[in-house]
Amino acid sequence: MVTLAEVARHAGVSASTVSYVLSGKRSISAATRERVEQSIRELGYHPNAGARALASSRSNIIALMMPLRTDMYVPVMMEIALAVATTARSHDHDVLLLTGEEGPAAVRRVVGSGLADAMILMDVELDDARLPLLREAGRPAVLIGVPADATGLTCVDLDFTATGALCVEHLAELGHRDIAVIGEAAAVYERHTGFAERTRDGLRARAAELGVGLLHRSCEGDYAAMAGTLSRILDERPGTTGFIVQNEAAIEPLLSLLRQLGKAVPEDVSVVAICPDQVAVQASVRLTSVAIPASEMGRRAVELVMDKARGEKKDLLDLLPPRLTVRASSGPAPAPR
Amino acid sequence: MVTLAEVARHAGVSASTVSYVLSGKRSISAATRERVEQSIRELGYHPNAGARALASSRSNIIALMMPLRTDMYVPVMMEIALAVATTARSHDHDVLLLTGEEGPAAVRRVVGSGLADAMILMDVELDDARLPLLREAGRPAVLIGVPADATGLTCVDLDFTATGALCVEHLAELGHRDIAVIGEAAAVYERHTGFAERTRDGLRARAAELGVGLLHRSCEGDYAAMAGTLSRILDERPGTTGFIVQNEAAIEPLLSLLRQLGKAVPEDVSVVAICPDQVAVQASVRLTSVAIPASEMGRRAVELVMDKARGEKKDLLDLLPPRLTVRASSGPAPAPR
DNA sequence: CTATTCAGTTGAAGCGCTTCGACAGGGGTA
DNA sequence: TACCCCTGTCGAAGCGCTTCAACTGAATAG
Repeated sequence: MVTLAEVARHAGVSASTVSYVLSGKRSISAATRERVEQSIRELGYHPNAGARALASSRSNIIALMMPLRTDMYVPVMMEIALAVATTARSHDHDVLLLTGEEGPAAVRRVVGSGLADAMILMDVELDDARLPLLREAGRPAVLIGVPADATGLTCVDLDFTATGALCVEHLAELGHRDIAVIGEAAAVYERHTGFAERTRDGLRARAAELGVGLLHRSCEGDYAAMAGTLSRILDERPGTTGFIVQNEAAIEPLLSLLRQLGKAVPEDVSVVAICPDQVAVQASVRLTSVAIPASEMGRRAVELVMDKARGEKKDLLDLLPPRLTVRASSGPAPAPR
Repeated sequence: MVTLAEVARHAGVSASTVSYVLSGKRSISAATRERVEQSIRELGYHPNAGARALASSRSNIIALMMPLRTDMYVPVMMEIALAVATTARSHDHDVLLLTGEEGPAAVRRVVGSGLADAMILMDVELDDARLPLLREAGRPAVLIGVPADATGLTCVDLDFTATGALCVEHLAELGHRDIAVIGEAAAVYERHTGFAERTRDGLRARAAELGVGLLHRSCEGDYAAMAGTLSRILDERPGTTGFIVQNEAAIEPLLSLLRQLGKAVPEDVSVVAICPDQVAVQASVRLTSVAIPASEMGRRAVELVMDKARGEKKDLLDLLPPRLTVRASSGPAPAPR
């Protein structure tokens, strides 16, 4: 392996000069810089990551903690992870992939060993066990998702409360008076995942304000579960004409079942989904939807965490406003019989 | 930050003794070990990753190169990544997440800087630009997927050729004489992704051997594309009674379209999928399928790469044998009219 | 013409760990 | 009893980089 010392010798300068050329922390004459850069290229030099980390006590690595579970939002998680990785690279950082498996201990380990300079946590629960550790660690950190108590922490997320409200508004404006919500699997609510509860709150609050009926049901992602949930909803509220779906896996089953029941979309019932645009476009009916801006969230998380690493300390809540795109699955409510 | 020297002082031993307690590379008396471990716990010591990497020239990090594209197999990729991360942890390693974006340069960078001790590459193409670099780098590496020329490299993958053959066999045994294959999106074949081509080869070879008709069509994952592809298939081969699907996104659209055409599954047509078991079980018809053992692949990749890092040099091709699970979507071919 | 400044460069001191060679002392062997 | 070996421990030499203080010479100010 080529070392900095060899580059220095090759270029006829001292090691520190090479280091300053690399870091740009001191002014270097154009001639010297050129010579050093030439040597670096010729020798194929790459600075040794460990030595660099030891000397500077910065690793240029961001840790990304992903959920271990895969019971929801797999494409969203993936898109966020890829966005985090590419954005991190554009800041000359790499990404360390941690899973939820290790739990809070992972935070301690990564912080204690100086493996990563900063952390991004996904799948944050309302009362997340990792948060106390994170606060006391004093490392730059950003959460994707919003816990119950976000003081001292920076969070990025879609504004799910507003998202819920927006979905209800859209259907209400179209004249729908009875709306059913197909939510995430029950387990998601049981572990108090922030986004799921916030969406539900937003839905309920707006529905109450607008005086429309709202039935919220959790639902597993398989066809059979969707069939059961749907028939129970229609038993309880036969006049339901609007559906809001926040469960990617349930979308196709729902559309398929509605078709079988002879309910045309959007003539008889309207469907609004909360999902990535790609999913909405690829569904068997092009879905009116509120997009989950996964890439944007990943990108923002990295930008924010880099800002914090640079010392700009702003503990803020970065809630992305929801955008609803009208496609082919929503229309005016049918005239009441 | 607590350092090893502080632990040594606290325990009343030398720094090297602490180091040997940690690494187990020299014998240490039970009493001393106990005392040192006690000090480590009391002080909350974590070895500094950079210093360790510098001194030992091993980073205890495995780099995982993921595809940047998300036009296929997102859940599979995710599952592999999570399996890699958790298995790596059980070997006391961490995972660095790289995207395809940087391309071959990423290999050079990671190897050159000593950031990672080993690499795992996903989404390997038949003639992958990263492979020459990998070979000359001389780092332990494992590919998930099989390139055209695998000499000097270790690969893990499902045996897709056998998978194709197995699907055809199953349908042929049930009496189907005309089989259509719904493949991945055209782009996947255009960039010569190994698994897609191998599957096609396996399908064709076995079909020829068994004397059954086989029509292979690439297909995008959306409903409209699937509708077009299906109608073209049925135009060309109206007698088609067996479908093999290797495109997760196309599964539900296909089932939904068959339903609309009044073709009952499995009475009129049989469907065999190549997909993770979870997808097969959650579909609107429980699908007969060949599983893509994503977790197993991720796990194996890590085990193999760790073996290589330990010096056991075996350049092998670890092809997992396909397993076909019969579920509710395949049955005897209907009697010819 | 000397004093001051400043851009450009350097030497040296670590950063916290691993690992090698050395050594003390307690067994076993001859 | 003298020798060797083995176990357990230690001191010291780096690993390759960053960064600080210090120095040089040229440019500027007084």
